[in-house]
Amino acid sequence: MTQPLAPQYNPSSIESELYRWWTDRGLFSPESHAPGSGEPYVIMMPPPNVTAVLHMGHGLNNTIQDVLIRFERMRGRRALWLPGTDHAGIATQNVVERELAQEGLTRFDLGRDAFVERVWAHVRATGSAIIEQLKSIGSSADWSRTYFTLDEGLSRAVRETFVRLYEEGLVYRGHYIINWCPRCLTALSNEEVEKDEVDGHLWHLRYPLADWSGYLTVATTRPETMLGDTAVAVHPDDERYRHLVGREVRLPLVQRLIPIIADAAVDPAFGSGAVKITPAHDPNDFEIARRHQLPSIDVMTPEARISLAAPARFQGLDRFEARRQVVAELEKAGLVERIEDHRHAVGHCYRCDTVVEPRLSDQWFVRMEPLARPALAAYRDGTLRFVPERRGDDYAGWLEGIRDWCISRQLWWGHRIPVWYCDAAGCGKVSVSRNDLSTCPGCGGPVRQDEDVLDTWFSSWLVPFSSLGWPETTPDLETYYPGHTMVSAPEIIFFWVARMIMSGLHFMGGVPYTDIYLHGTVRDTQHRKMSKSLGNGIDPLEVVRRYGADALRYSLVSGMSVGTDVILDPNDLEASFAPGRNFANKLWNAARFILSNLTGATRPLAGQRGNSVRRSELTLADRWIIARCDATVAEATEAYERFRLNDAAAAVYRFIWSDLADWYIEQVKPRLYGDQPGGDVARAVVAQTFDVALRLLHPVMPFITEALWRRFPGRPESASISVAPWPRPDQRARDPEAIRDFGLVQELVGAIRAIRAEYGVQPGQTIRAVVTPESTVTAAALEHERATVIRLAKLSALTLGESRERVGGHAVLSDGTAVFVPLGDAIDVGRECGRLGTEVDRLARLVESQEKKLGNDQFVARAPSDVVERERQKLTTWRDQQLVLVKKRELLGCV
RNA sequence: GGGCGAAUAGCUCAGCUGGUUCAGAGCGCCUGCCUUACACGCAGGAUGUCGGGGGUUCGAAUCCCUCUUCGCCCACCA
Repeated sequence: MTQPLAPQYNPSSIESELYRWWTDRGLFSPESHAPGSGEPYVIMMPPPNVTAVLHMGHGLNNTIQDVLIRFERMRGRRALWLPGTDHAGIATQNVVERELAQEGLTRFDLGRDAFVERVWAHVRATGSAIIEQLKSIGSSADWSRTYFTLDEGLSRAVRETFVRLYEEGLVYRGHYIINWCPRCLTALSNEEVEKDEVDGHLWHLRYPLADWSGYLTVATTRPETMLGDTAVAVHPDDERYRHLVGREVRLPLVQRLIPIIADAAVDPAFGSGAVKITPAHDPNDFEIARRHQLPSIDVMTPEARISLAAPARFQGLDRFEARRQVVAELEKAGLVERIEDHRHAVGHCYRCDTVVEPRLSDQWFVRMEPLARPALAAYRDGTLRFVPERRGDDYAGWLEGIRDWCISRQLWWGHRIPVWYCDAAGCGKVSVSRNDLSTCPGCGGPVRQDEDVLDTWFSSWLVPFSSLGWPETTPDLETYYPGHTMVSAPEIIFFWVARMIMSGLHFMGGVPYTDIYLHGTVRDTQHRKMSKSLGNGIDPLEVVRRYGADALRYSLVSGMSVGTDVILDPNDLEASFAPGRNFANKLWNAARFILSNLTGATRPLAGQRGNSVRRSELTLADRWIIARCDATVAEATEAYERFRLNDAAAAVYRFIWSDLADWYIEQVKPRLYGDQPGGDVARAVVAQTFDVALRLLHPVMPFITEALWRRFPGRPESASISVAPWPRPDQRARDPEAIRDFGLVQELVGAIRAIRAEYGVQPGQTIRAVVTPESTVTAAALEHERATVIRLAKLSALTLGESRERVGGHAVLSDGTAVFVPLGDAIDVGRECGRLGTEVDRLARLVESQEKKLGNDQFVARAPSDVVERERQKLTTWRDQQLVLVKKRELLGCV
């Protein structure tokens, strides 16, 4: 204790200082807090985008990880939480391109090298912002190991991976239909396409037969693609069209003659049963075209404008403008049979929400099936555990239907594909190399490197080992691979989690972690995802400023149960975060009181040392709080272990507020003041239980618990709660009798307080109470805590025995103990009769239904005997209570 | 089109293996208190057909079926 604490906790005045103190001492590095000892425990932080600004999703994700890592750190594990940032190819490139657009420039104006340099400058300027923000919510990651996915080391890992997979035949270049974003001007993987239901139309178009003898109707949702049609397909068994197969239609507007073919992929029941085939703009059509050796005509530019391959009047039109014009012309020609409303899923770019265009192009792919097989096996054999369990089905389902991964991106920001082409006539060698090439290994001539970069996720899927130094065999790699817990969101399973497992198995021979905890999404009260565009976001830093990081963390943790979403109200921060702030303030004030009453080091509660508190020195209340504390240790520990962070927080909250503050501290006060007998015992009990509570709470509320814990007298200056040993349940602390007996004391005080409130007894006025204990045990307990009852119920006297008076307030405790508070004139007899009457009626109903239950032979015969016994006990108790109250009513002369 | 989840107090949610947390917590609301740790507090209180219907069982908020509403994920019927 140095200076007295202010009556109101002010988080901002201590948080940054404490954080600096932690990092100065290197407490977040596993080496420093447990040198060479303890089993490693590793969490890989999902690397935020390097340009990201902290939002609630980060807040939730990182709070969970921090709780887990702090918990395991205190349990003595060599806890490593490894952070990093992701270069985030498309996202970051978009940011800088937008910046350029402000200056009226495009990346093409700068050229590749200058543009990349510009992105680096941007990253260097803003790059550490998200890291600093993560620190301000208390994240105890080992920042000394922070990586960036474009670092030299990780780049080497990326290249090694690409080359090895190529050598194994798992990376290949192919000419396929891929998802193309016409705004980002790049290919996307299937996972990067978000399907949204859109109200569209189904156009039924008439294609005249070549000899003008009739027409064939096709149905399409994208009429503009007809400009690139090279066939019409029907099902081979479709009687309606069988006679047309092999003949030709004249493609309207283009006047190209195209064949009518038969292919089993056509669904005769959909639309007209005839499909226009546009091999360059639809994956199905592409497959059909391959089977029938049809030509592809690409009628769109990368920007999704109509290309030179289409008739001149359409060239240069945007795809949607082209759609209108194509339809208009067809209508004029009488070739539109009808237009149906049609709701269907349309792919959108996950970065810019532009409608994705299927496009035929040369891209690099990873053959996924061989990688997926072991990843699936690791789930099936129980190596991987998902929390919540059902998420494992999502994982397995995706792996089962896995498709090859398109990894090339037509961007400039990212890992350049390590492939060099030789253009020399007669050579044309394609070289895949770990080192940069300047000449062709085949002919010695000049080479040019592939222009494309790799999908961002191609570097992040390696993080569990690339961040530890792979492909080198570093000590870090040997110690911290494999890790343990992955904390992520369900939508990241496919992008990242599953792929990390595949790469881990393939390159390291084992899964990167075993437990996969998938949390929910932060939403507003209308259950909408918080987003910038909706303007329903809550800035975590604003919450930190107003309520403190601990309050933020407490609210996130307690608002979330395993796998459920967290709902916060952006319009009422008070509702969401005041509970956490209030709790912090409660702790602060409890500590203020406790610490001001500790004069020095306290006696140990249990142990062999000479001055240990002996059991015989403990009061009933002491034994009770020690037992409650012990139960809380067990409860919280189990909850943390099971990822039930909300349960852990609730257990500690309950203990601190309801048990320690409301009851124990209130009852122990007289013993703490001055030099009372037993004061040293009281101080020992209150100090020890509060110390334990702070430790149990530390993972959730690290700042305030550290600030208070450090202030205990006798604490070494260097001690930090963040590496204090985790409390363990103690068999000797278990004390069911104390729980029961002190429970009666609490009940009695509550009963008297209720009577006081009921009859408006002035708060300052003391009254008498006469209590008729149901048993000698009850009598002993009440006798023992007589002073407690007197003080907390504000009594002038507490008499155990029968009362001769009649007029007053009556109550009965759960064990049948009768309580009488003589109030004389102050009481309205009629009112008291009514009050007791309601209570008697309530008990009568309980007794009646209980008698029915126990009168049921089936119940008595079939229910387990302990259940039956318990139910009998209940009946007896309720009867006793009822009896007591009935007698009271008689005494009062109620009618 | 397939799969999954949710529905409990005005709000946000606990309630895990059917019976001792069984109808709960916090916020909000009502009444009274500036009781020297805390008004970001203390004490007392009100509020529920546990979404509807059916079933299993001695016993259902809890298990099964079904309906309704909401949400999410997956899907190449153009």
